[in-house]
Amino acid sequence: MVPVDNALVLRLGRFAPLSPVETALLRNLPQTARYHPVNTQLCLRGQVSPPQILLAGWACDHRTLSDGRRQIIRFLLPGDVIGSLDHAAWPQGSTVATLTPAVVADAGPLLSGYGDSGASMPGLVTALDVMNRVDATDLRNHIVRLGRQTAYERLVHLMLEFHHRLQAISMVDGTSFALPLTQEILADALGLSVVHVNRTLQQVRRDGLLDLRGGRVTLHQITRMQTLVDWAATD
Amino acid sequence: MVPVDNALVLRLGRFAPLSPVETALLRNLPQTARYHPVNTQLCLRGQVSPPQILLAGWACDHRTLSDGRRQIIRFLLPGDVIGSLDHAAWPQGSTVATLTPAVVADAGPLLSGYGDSGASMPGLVTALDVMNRVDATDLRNHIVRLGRQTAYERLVHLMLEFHHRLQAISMVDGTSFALPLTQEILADALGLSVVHVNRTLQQVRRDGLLDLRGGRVTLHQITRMQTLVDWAATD
DNA sequence: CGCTGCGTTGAATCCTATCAACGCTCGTGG
DNA sequence: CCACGAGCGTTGATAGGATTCAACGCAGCG
Repeated sequence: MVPVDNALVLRLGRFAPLSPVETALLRNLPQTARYHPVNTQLCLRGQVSPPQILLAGWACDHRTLSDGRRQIIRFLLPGDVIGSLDHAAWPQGSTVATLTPAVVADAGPLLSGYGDSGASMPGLVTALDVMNRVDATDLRNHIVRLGRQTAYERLVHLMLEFHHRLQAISMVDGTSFALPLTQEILADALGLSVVHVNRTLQQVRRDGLLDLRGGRVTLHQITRMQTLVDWAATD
Repeated sequence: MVPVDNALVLRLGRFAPLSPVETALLRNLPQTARYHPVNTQLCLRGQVSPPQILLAGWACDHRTLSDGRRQIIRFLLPGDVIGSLDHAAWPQGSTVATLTPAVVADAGPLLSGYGDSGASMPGLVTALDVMNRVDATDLRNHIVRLGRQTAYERLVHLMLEFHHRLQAISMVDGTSFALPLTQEILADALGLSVVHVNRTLQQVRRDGLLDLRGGRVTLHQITRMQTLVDWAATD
């Protein structure tokens, strides 16, 4: 069985070669791991908080308007940074909450890599920089989804993103993966109503593109999905 | 007259105190400045490119789908970084083009601040980190706009963002500022059609919230605008 | 057994897009 | 100097995608 802490090693390893010392540092992170139940606030917008890493489970960065409308800004998967990862003593820009039971570790040790200007841990430093870029790219993709794609396209595009991100951390089994999200959560991410997510989901199923039921997604025609939504992964 | 290169000094200065050496470094950036006409590509998604800073003019990070639909992901104002600002030799995640004639400088000198782990230029290093966070927050706000706000709210919210960002670089005159954007550009940013932007604009004018005409915006009821769209600035 | 969370369905409504056309301003060329 | 075209803003009519409201089924659970 793959140890749960490996998501971060897997992700970062794809961005830059990591020395044994660096890998060891990452493997030691779980020593500070803490468990959190569903619906736990991990980070609050406007508050200064220490850097953390999600080691297991799903979480999301979201925002709720005063009248109740909610928008999920980004899904956090194992290996993702919670909030911002730097030394600046500045308020966080995001509010993060768990969507499933989750394991979170202190990311402080990662910052130690910057101690001597990255000379001792060059791989880790560049890997973190690249991870930042890639994460920002996901945010941009989300903007395009919400701004210019139809409900149908948004759904398909999001499933491709999940597939792509989960694959990087070995959480994809062939062409299918676990998706522990309710339709309401998907709606809040896609900027749609629950009812419409439900109907769109049925149509996608009917079209044979993919299947989503019982907490598991299976992609049947990845290539067709990709051309349909103008998929363009950079990494 | 305020020299054009000061936008960056003004922005960064709000995030951390800058030493005379650091300020001087920023003031010297224009030495490498280059002029670009409207509609120039400054940076291309998927390509490795050197770090640059926008010193004057407007630009945008955008993406065009294969069928022509276009989404503006982020507007770049004087003092903003074009693409990503780090040492990683990794493809850019964004495509940036000028919306007006623009002046751009090489941002390489900024990275030199990291040379000795930020010991010599601590203010610059943290200021850049904070700027990163703030920029990411703007991206998140855009997601909320597109996902959960109506056309009316999106327009008002965007105008508040412009006001806020321009104020930080002294480009606001009291309650009004120059906005060199066509309605089509606004539409591509707000995820709307040009026609609907036009109509929404008229309604906002009729309601007396703000005025936008002839390349200039005047906000008449900022407080009411803010409560209306659930405005929540962090910085 | 009744309750709660989640998925599903139907009908009516509304917001926004699309299509098409017109006016205006400005710069260019005859 | 005026005609012409391009770019931008504006308007009307129509269509369509997504929301809202309401209700029902079903599984898990105390």
